Amino acid sequence: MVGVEVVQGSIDFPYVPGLLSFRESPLIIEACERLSVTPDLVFVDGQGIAHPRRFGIAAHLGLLLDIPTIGCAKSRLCGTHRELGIEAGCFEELTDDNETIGVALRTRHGTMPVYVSIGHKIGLEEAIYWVMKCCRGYRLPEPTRLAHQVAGGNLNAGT
DNA sequence: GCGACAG
DNA sequence: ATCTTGTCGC
Repeated sequence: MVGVEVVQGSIDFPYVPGLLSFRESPLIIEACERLSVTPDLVFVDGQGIAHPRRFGIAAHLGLLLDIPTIGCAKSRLCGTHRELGIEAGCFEELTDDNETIGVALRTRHGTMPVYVSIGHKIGLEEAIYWVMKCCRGYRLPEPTRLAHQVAGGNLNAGT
């Protein structure tokens, strides 16, 4: 990895399904502003437009930062989809109110799918491509995995 | 009125 | 999200 920035701060907004951005965006934006290298693409642990009002945290952050973002959530917020194949790479459209809002994507054989939706300045096909490309045998994309570990203090900003 | 509900 | 060891599978 080329860089890591961790910020600390108090959270004032509660977790409310559909309003995750109000809770997590402030600190995330702070961390992004401290990055010495501007990301070409950001993987957000949450929904992009696969949101009741089509504006999940990934879409919100992408717009504010004016950077391409992908929403790659570990579970579904809204929408429905058919059952998907068990092999890595299989996916099904995530639909809500008769419109495609993303996909349920099996990133690894036999594991629960992730929910991919466009955030900002990227198409769904391309988003799926980059998520699969960055998973490297794991269920979640590497940027998300590393962020989780660093934030949890299980990895140093250099390893 | 009864579930569902990103992290 | 968080609590949390061992255990099942490649």
